Amino acid sequence: MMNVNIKALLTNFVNLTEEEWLVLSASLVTKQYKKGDYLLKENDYCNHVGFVDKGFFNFYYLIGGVEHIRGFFFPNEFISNYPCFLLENKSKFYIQALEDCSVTLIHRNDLLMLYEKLPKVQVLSRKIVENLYMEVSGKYESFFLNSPEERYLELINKRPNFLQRVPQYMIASYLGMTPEGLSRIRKRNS
Amino acid sequence: MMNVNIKALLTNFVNLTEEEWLVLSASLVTKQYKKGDYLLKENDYCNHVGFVDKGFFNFYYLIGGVEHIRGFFFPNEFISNYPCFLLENKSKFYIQALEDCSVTLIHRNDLLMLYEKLPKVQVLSRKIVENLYMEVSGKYESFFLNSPEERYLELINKRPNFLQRVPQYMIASYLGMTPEGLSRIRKRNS
DNA sequence: CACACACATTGATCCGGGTTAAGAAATAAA
DNA sequence: TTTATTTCTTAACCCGGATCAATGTGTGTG
Repeated sequence: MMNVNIKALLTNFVNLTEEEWLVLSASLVTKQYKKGDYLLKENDYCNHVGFVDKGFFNFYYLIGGVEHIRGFFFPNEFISNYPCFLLENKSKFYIQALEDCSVTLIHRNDLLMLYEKLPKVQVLSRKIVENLYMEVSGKYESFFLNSPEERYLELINKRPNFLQRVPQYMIASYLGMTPEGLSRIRKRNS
Repeated sequence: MMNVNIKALLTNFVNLTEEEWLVLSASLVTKQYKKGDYLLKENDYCNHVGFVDKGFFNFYYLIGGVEHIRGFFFPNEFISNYPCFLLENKSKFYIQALEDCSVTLIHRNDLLMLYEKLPKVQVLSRKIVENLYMEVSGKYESFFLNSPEERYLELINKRPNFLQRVPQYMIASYLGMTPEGLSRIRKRNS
């Protein structure tokens, strides 16, 4: 089941006793999304954080009718609009399922409750954010230090089977260029 | 004194009792840096995190003899190479004092010790990282969503007295463009 | 099968910022 | 103040990717 997945995932961060896991998992809910469904829309409040069990999502800003894709959420990855979750702001981006998906979520209220009940969840949360921070720092750096071409090559190197499942124009958008631009890069490196 | 500053700062995140503060502050050390000094160099290990008391720093990557400035650390801001601190990796960038500076630091070992001794430090740490995450997320977004021109205007709007203290070419580097490019933008908007 | 629609490629042109190089302005040093 | 050094501006040229537009390729639907 999904809970096995999640449990293993969280155990990478902290060791949970069986009782602790029972308390924690009582707050988890599993939700299904069909391809094209939205986990979050612009102006929604983001009251959950979670992990992707199956399928994958992207998130994008809609500006002047154009989708600016800023990232993807893959299986076993954290999923949320975390800044909005923390600040209780309206989301400025969309999170959309690119395939049929399953995610395991926890509501803010339950998380805050767990912070009180289980000190280890504090540690867990800290370590998860630390990882998020390292990830986004890395992406930020690479955006300055590498050319679009290098970023493209880095991407297909890092996730070989990733390209096959995502249309070209999304990757282009993710890399901050036009589909035409990406097409030319591909031509050069073939 | 500096400790008053820091205490106030930390109290924004968690309420510390007097005893807790005494335990925590016993691990804090204050260090002075003259203009031009390095708080961290490439290939150094980063064993401390801290806050800036006075003055300010920048951090930059040195690539092919060129400094790529990626950010600044201002008074009352967190300062570290946090990914390297966490992973115990060698730093890939420099942190340099742009004025005479004073910082309050804590060593990794002391922080880990405090995690055990004072559960509130777990909370504190989590909240600090959450803020770091939100900040870098914002910078990352703005890099895609705004033109260089917009980013420049946003910057001088956000930190009016900031420009005066930093040479143009550093701001250009920070914005990911050449000094010449920034000069043209300035001309356009004058 | 034929058709429609979404996606990818290619070509022509445009444009912003990079690059190079020179000169002006400001700041520091003598 | 004069000189030297750093910083900033300006101009000429170049180049990569954006834009616009047309064509090609594919996939699924009636």
